[in-house]
Amino acid sequence: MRMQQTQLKEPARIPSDPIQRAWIALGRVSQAIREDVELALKNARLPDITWYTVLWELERAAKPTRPKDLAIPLFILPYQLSRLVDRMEEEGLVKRIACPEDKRGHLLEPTPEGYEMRKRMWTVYAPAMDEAMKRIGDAEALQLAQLLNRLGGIDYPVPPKA
Amino acid sequence: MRMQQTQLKEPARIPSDPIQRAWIALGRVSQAIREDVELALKNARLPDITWYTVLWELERAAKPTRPKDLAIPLFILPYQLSRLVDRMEEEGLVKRIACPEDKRGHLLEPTPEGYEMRKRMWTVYAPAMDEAMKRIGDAEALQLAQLLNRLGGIDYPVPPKA
DNA sequence: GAGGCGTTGTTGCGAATGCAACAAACTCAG
DNA sequence: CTGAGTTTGTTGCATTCGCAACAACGCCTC
Repeated sequence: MRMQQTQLKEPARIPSDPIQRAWIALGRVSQAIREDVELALKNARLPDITWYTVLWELERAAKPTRPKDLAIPLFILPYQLSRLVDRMEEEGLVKRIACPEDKRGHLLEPTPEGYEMRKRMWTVYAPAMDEAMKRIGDAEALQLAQLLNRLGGIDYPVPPKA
Repeated sequence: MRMQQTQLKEPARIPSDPIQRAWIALGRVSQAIREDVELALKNARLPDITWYTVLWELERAAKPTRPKDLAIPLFILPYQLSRLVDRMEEEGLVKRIACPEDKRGHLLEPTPEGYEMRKRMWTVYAPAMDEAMKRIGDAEALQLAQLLNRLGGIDYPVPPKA
């Protein structure tokens, strides 16, 4: 007698043509846009976007924050953050302060120079972003954001940048 | 007397909220999706997506191709491609052959192992891409591709992957 | 409070990266 | 032909990266 077996392995699906087109466009365009903005920052002798994001996340938190609580929203690995903070600390933009309730970790806080640097970066970052995205209007941008967030399984609205 | 001066510097625009949301979603989602697929390849002990793309581009060209003609569609810098080919050649996936009409360059061609490797990678790449993109349907994917291509200023249809 | 286990963060090391300098070949005006 | 200028591709070097190993602490059970 034949029984319906529990399907252990799905059939290996091949992406449809529209999916492939979306995949390719996503790769190419996100890279191009990102490079445009990074170049603008580099030309202004300013640090990487990552630095901005760290500073901004710390500023949003509005209180000293532990690395582990930053790594998640930043989408980066612990060891990446560790060395990132090393370099930012060397440049005097953040400082590690002792963490009272967990002696292995510490709390991260921007220095005054850190706050100022983020603001200075924004004066370059913002126009560069605007320029890089100028080919689409607000309505399209919103639609794009919604499609992307659905694709990424994000169903809460992501807070804007600054 | 006041004259209308030629506007040398545009007013530094701040991205609208929808633009910022699209920007953020683009960064986050493209990274997440890409990592999913790269992980699948890594778990299968297969090379990087970049390798796939080089092999695929060479296969599409259907004839030995010069590095400079590859670097553009691949969106990578000459020196990146140079070392990439070094490594692929070491692994026996492509070979550099002398270029008759320009002695400083050479022509790139996949080896038989190269063709086979691309095919093998596709058996992992394709399902991984499909899985990573499963949250959207074909109609949405098409819409997404169109929006992205408009954003990137690409107005020719990008050929699908394989 | 000792021992096992998960968490948090860092680091040594080999590989990869970006940048600027470079070599070699092509082009073309004079 | 000669020499200036461009194109094509590579490489030395310092920086950065990924991975796996590691130290240090917290937590929980006995």
